[in-house]
Amino acid sequence: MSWRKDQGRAERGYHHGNLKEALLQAALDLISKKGPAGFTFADAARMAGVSPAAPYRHFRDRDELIASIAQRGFEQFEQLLTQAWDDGRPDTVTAFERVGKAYLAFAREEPAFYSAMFESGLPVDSNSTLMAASERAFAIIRAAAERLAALAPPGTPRPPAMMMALHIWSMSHGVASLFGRGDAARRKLPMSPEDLLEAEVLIYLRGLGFLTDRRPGAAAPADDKPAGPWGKPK
Amino acid sequence: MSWRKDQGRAERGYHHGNLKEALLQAALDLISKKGPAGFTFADAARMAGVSPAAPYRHFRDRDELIASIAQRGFEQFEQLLTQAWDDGRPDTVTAFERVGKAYLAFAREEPAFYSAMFESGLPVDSNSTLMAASERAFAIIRAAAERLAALAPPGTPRPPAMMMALHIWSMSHGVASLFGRGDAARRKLPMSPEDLLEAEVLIYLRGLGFLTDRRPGAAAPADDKPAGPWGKPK
DNA sequence: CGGCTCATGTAAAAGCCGTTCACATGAGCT
DNA sequence: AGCTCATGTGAACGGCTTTTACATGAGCCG
Repeated sequence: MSWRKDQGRAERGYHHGNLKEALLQAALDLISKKGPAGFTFADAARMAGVSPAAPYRHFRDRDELIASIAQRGFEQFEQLLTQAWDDGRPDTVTAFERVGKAYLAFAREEPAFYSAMFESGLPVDSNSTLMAASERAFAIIRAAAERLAALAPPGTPRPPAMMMALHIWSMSHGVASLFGRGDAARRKLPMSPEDLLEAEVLIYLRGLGFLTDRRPGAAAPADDKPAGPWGKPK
Repeated sequence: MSWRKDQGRAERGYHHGNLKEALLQAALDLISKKGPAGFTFADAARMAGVSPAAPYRHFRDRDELIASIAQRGFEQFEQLLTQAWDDGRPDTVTAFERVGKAYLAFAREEPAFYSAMFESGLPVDSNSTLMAASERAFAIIRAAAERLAALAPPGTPRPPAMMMALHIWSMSHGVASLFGRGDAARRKLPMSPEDLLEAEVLIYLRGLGFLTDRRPGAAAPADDKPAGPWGKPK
């Protein structure tokens, strides 16, 4: 993999042509390999085949590059969640669970994005467009919670959707950041992070009074002994 | 500008006397101010009034200093949780809630420790004594979960204590790291992180079948409409 | 086609940091 | 008193971030 711009096509001399994009891509590579702390501006420049000063034509400083990555991360995250939610199809609870899984999948498959978004230590509220992107992503969870809240069993108080959304988010982020990634902070778990989160969310939903038992033939779980949402640890 | 310890008291010459401790203290200060990434070895040395090379007599490198801080953090954390749990007094659920609050309090009041422990990006499993300290802290949560699981209402399946402990941990860590600290990643919340976590845990416990309504005169909540564990946002 | 301009690159340099090495100091023991 | 070893110093290397002055050449205008 030669970084040089002999990318199959014409030798591109003095000007790179698409340096900004190349830098973002390089940064993603580096962050996913060495964490957001280990990533260096100079390395990204080297990988893109330019001098260490070149990146400054495109980013005010190193933090702005990371912020750009976080920005993109939130956008992709929003897309992924939107897709997973699929407007609540085929049913609200199923879709909701799918969102949880998508959250974990994102954290695992895009560790660079995830750590830029949540673990880079950069002030989220400093950059207003970043903040907005983050809130658009959260809005998906919030909308899902809204739909779920509307399903509250009659006779029970309807839980505040915002609170539900925050709860779900904290569970997802907690599981993802403690147990989610390959080897960071790995502890021996009795189950996969996915199963852990699924059980957690199901128990939580049940605590709100939702009937979350969606197994075939479990239409009226009211009378039999409530089976736990945790299966046998597989 | 004399770097010497003209610290009010005796002129301490060539030898510092307690450099290791001074470095740890300085690092704590710096980390709490600028995050674990912003902290520099040289700064700590400067703050302790020694040359930049001196710290290497006490720590192999910068990472080892951070690991030492994380280690201490886990020890203090364990103490705090033990104290909060107080062996389940006056009753299991109350004590359990107190542990949750202690968790958040620690994250908020000792941000330097907390970020060294959970957000510094250092491999937890590289250092076995660090790993052990981390597990001793988790053991408190686990023990509390065990006691709670034993209280499962008769006739319901008893939830695995380990799973409960992991769930509680992920909720606490999620809330702490998303909403816990002063200005990092602050979002507008409808309630305090403490209340958010308390409601989350109570709903979760209810989902497991526990009667978590501990308000005076709420002895038999089985027949009245279940009041939500979320109060009015205060 | 010739020339202007400005975005985008480079080279060099300043200042910081982490880390190492040879050397200095002095605290504690014999 | 003298020895020794833990602990500190200073200088040096290489790398990173960031700034500055300068170079290049792509796109546009006449």
